[in-house]
Amino acid sequence: MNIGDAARASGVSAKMIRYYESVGLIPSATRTDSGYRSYADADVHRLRFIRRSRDLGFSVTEIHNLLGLWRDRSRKSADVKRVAQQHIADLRRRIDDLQQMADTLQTLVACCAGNDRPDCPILANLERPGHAVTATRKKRRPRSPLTQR
Amino acid sequence: MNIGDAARASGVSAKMIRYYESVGLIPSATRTDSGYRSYADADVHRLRFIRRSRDLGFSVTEIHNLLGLWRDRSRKSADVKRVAQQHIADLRRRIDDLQQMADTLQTLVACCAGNDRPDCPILANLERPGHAVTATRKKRRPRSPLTQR
DNA sequence: GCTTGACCTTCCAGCCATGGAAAGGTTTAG
DNA sequence: CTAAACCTTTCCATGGCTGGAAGGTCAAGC
Repeated sequence: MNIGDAARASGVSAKMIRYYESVGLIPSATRTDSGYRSYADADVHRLRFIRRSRDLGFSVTEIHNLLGLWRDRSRKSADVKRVAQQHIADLRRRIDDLQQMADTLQTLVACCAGNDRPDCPILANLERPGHAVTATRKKRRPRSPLTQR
Repeated sequence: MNIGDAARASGVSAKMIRYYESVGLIPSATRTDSGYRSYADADVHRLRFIRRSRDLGFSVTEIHNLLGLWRDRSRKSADVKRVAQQHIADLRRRIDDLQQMADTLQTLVACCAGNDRPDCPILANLERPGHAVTATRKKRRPRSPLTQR
């Protein structure tokens, strides 16, 4: 199985497979006599694991840990859970940051006439951040349905 | 006013001021005889505008547009509003992506015993994405209080 | 004057995960 | 035999910074 086949089968581009190999996320592939990388089903399996992890936003470093736990038959599920929870916390921080930006901008947009006149509260706020809009204390977003326990 | 003073006064690091100059976001600063960059209050004012825009997540390209509108006394507020609205849409896309990751992970975490045993639904899902968890239809998050009109 | 330390200058490299292109070798079908 | 579809390595670019190295400038204190 050449790299292109492994790429199609796993959903990881050939480029990224080579990259993952170069940074040590996956072991060096065996080579044919002519130097082509050769892959087996187990390799594709691992690549799919990586792909799915990336889709869930894990960094290469985190995936490295996850792969270690995956391979370790005597792992403790608590270790996996901790990695996942830390990642969730990270995602939530990023969500909160973006949400605060969006909220502030939404407030400003709502105040902007959006017509042919030059007066614009959005520019005014960028120029000199107003107190009311900026200083809103950080409100917790309501938990989304899926995250409720 | 040297670059360090401008940095302190604006909240933009000296490094970034040079960077913004190099990419054409701000005009080249005037120089002293010895080659030091020299800044006036108007420059600091502009840097603060940039800082605030970055804090709201605008890209350098978008800030370039915003600065143009800011300078243009005959701008239409509708133009500013459109830029802001597009940016809000972008923020919301990113939030939704992250939120979906967090939701999926939260579901998995909730299913994981988190004990000394190796069985782990999180790893199981990474290995072979389960249908129930992955295929949840995209649910709209409720609007946060600030974004309600 | 001379030293010291806080400035300033430019240039270069790295981060992260990825895409692209160049320049060449290999394999396979027709 | 040839064409096209592979594969290989290497370098470059992205965005928005941060850091460092090597060197010039300036102000205060001796």
